[in-house]
Amino acid sequence: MNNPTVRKKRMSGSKVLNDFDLNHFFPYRLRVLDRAVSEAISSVYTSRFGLSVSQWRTLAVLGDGGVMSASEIVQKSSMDKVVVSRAIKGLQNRDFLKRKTDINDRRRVVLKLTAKGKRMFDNLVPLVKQLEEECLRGLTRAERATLDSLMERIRANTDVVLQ
Amino acid sequence: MNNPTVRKKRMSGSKVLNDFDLNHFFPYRLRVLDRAVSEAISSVYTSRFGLSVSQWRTLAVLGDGGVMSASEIVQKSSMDKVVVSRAIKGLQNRDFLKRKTDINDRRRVVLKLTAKGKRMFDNLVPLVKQLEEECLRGLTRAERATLDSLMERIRANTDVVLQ
DNA sequence: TAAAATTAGTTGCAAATGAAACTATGTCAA
DNA sequence: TTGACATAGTTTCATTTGCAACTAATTTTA
Repeated sequence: MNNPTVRKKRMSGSKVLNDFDLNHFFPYRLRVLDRAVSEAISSVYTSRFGLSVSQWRTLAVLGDGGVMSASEIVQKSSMDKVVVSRAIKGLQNRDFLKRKTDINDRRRVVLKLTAKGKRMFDNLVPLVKQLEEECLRGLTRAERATLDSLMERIRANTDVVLQ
Repeated sequence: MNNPTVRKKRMSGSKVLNDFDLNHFFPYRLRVLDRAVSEAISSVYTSRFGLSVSQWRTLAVLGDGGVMSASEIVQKSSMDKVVVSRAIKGLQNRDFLKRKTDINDRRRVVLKLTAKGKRMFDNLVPLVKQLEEECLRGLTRAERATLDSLMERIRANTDVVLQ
């Protein structure tokens, strides 16, 4: 990836130049990959079914008959609560889910996919998994496991960076 | 990562459920990691130097003594030309770069860091590389190379997915 | 060479985002 | 109890984003 030490280039004279190449900078490469994969996958539910990324994710978390509140979706999806709130509103407008105020805690709103929402989910899952597979095509099972583990180790490191 | 075949869960009765877990869905994991790393790195130039991500990248591409047009920056950074145009405007407002219309092709505007811009670049590069290193901490040289290669293979696959 | 097509870069606009403030409800401590 | 704090979720607002349309300059074509 990149040499830990800060490399410098010494010029013919005395000036020292920082040797920085954006294309070998991990955070940049990661974002480029994320954009590419995200674009490849989201095309299905965006153009063919008119769902936003956050709506798809909300649908995915509610999955099969899952009954949960908005804040549980926030927790499971790592999305912002505003984003989740609006995704729910959008899904409700299209009758993909129904809301019911929790009787025991009237601040909570419990969510559940409707039959229509479940059908959308059932249609979408195989398509989305197919595209995921196309992104990972050519990677062996072992390579996928390695990637998974490397990514998780880096993610854990970021917890430390951010105190 | 995820089994290529679409797995289904057979329930006690006869219903078949899609077995979908967002947390083991590669595009989702990738976005979570990107957010985490991006947050960890951008904190330096955002909060300490008031640069946006696109401004930092523009600075990084221009680097030491680089002289190029906006469209070359677009090409080297994979950013949208609108984003680059606005990043340039912001950097120019703070006297980090100067623009000069190309005499041979007066549509082109040639860009170059000022002394002040170069100082910012020189300050930033070691800090940013340090944070990159913290994200990758614990990964051996070989593991970094593996990660790099796996990421590039996936990125190349997305070209195919998008035709 | 005049019209058409291309290229560089900017601006307008509409959608997505998320921090902060807000409403409503619930819990805890004195 | 009741006043202070906590939690669930929504709304407001300011910022970021990027497509599309634009201006300006250049190149190609007929």
